[in-house]
Amino acid sequence: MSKSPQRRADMIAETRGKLIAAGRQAFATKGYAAASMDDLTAEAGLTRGALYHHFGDKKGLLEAVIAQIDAEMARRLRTVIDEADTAWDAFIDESVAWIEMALEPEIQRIVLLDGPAVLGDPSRWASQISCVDSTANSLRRLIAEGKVKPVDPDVAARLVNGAALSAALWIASAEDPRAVSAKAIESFLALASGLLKQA
Amino acid sequence: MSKSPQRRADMIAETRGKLIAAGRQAFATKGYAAASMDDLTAEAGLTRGALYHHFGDKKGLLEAVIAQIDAEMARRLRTVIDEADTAWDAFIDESVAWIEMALEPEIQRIVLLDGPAVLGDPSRWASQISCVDSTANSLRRLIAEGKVKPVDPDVAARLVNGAALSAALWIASAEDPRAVSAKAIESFLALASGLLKQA
DNA sequence: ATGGAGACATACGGAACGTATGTCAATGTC
DNA sequence: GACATTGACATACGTTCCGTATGTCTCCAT
Repeated sequence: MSKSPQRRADMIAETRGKLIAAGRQAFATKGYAAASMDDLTAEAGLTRGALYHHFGDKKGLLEAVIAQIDAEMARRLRTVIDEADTAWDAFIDESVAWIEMALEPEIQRIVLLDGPAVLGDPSRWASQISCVDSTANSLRRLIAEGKVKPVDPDVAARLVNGAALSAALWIASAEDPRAVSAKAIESFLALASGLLKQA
Repeated sequence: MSKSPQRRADMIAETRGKLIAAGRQAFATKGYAAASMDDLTAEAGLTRGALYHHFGDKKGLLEAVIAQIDAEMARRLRTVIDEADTAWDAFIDESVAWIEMALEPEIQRIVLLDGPAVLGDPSRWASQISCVDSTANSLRRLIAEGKVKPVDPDVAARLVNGAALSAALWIASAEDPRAVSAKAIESFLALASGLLKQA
């Protein structure tokens, strides 16, 4: 009994989805290096054959997982931006939201720690870590409005994200994350104000 | 024929030194994961037995390598600080020097990419990544002098270093590192000025 | 001189990755 | 409607590599 082409495509997508989900789970909990492909494929009810067929190798699966997480992050950041009143507020709110997202173990472990170590610098990734892009866009608008010093928006966005990442790592390993988080955001706001034309 | 105790201690230190040097070389060129302990110990004219005896495991060797690099970085940063005229200059010069050091492939690969992925957040490292400490000290002095906003110096130092790291990664993967480097430092100075009480 | 500890080398087991090969269903072709 | 082909997986295999367990030899203490 044959299935419709559409149904078949769905099954393939489902297989890919299950592998990505299993990989995401394994990478998040054990870390990339310690995650066994035999284990995670079995978790998805498949074998390594399926994984190598769809993703080429272990790094390929990591790329796919990161692309998925990155898309989710971009969507969440988008809503934060849309709700802000001014362009500056959007920039700040987005950055703070980014710090908070970087506290989530899954994002921290996979995207922020293992990702760069295994795949190299994020700016070279296929899934062009879209969060930095949106920060850069916010900055571009602010520079056009004359509120922010005429710096290179892409570079500045990277710096801002780097600072936020560092803050997140610090917070995550702190005794009292909530208390440290407040201090980190305070420092971050001070730093960010340096981009303004007048303080 | 017996050797003096001093001579013996020297030989042990030499063995450790050769292993650290070989590990440093291998980690820098191949990355931590791809570096084979059989290969790098053979490169040092030894076997894995020596390595496990002195460093416990592969992570132990990485820690030792990072500690060595970190010490070198701290020494280099110290001279930069000592040559600065004001406390603010010291802070800025040190940060710029840090960005430039983060461009060196060895430092970038071992300390900035593999280190956090394998050993976790640097603030938890045994060798307490001393660069951040000295940045924090600079900030502490500046806050005491009233030049810098009363933020938490440790957190702010982390943010600043994170921004610098991100800049370095960006620069390193750029087409024209020298040109991008200038832009990055410009943006960095803008950001850092946000810490000043009056801009 | 003799027992013990430290500094290494060697041998072994096991896990994990990537590849090569096989199977089965679906699709296109004559 | 038979048949070759392609894609989606599963299975089997070889290799690499890590960590440990064991052995040896030198040096020091008593």
